[in-house]
Amino acid sequence: MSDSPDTGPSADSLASEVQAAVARMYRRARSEMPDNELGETPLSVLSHLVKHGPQSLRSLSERERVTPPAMSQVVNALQASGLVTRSPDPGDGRRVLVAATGAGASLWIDGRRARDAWMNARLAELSADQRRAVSEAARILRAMADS
Amino acid sequence: MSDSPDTGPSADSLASEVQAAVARMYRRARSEMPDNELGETPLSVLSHLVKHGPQSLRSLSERERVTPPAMSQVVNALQASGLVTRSPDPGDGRRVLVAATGAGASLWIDGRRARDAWMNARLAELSADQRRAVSEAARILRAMADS
DNA sequence: TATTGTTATACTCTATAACTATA
DNA sequence: TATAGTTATAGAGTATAACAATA
Repeated sequence: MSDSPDTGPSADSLASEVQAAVARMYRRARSEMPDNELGETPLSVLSHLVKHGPQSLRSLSERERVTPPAMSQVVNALQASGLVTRSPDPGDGRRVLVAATGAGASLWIDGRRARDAWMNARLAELSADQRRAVSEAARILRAMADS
Repeated sequence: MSDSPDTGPSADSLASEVQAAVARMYRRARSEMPDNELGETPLSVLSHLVKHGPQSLRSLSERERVTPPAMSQVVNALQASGLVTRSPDPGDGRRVLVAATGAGASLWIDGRRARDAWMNARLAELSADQRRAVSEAARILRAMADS
């Protein structure tokens, strides 16, 4: 909304601007998402499982910063859709290992393409310098979020 | 991670990285938020009203990219908490003007400080160059989200 | 006892559909 | 007819509290 001066904000207002930008982009991305698409958290979980292999429910909940019951429900939904499986951990009877199925991996690949279509179009309109800034910021924000 | 060379990543992977960073940061910010704090959308609405004065419900719903019924409910909650008022638009009987109350403005100011505490601490750990990249990216992403 | 996970319950935010009131 | 807003209803995602099973 153009209340962002080019002169560079103070660190204090920077936090607000980052918060606002993240929240607005999160909702915009959601509104641009194809209808039959997964939500942000299920998709993030599926993505992690595809990339890093089976994980315990606990580690997933910590990684996504939601409570174990919330993650259990997310996994329930993914399981009901045939995208992941739950199996007992052979070495620890308390644990459950969640793993992506073939269908889950396929949906993740196809879904990501559809999901990214809108943002790719916008990123393509940026200058090389702007893309570099966004790329660097994405890495920084990701590290901050995961720290 | 860190498959983002300074030479510039492919536009395709950049979209995924931005999506992931935004989604993770959104949830992290939420998990760091004080308990008695407003959610992202109510806070964004309140912020907009404080900064830009009374708005119709329609314009708020378009701005936040939620449906009018969803915005109506958000305003209901804010109104029930005494943070905003609804008044009829003098010039158009169909319209409702939503305005922040004094309590709403105060809560926004105090709440933002609390909300930003975590992110300010993280931003303070960055180098000047990194902060610059984050600042520029915040403006770019904000413009993308609002476009 | 500590850890892992689930069930039960409730709250917030969101959507679509159907409706009222005003222009 | 078209626009602004509400009510009704449903679904996703989240939380806390209480519980069971395993270490």
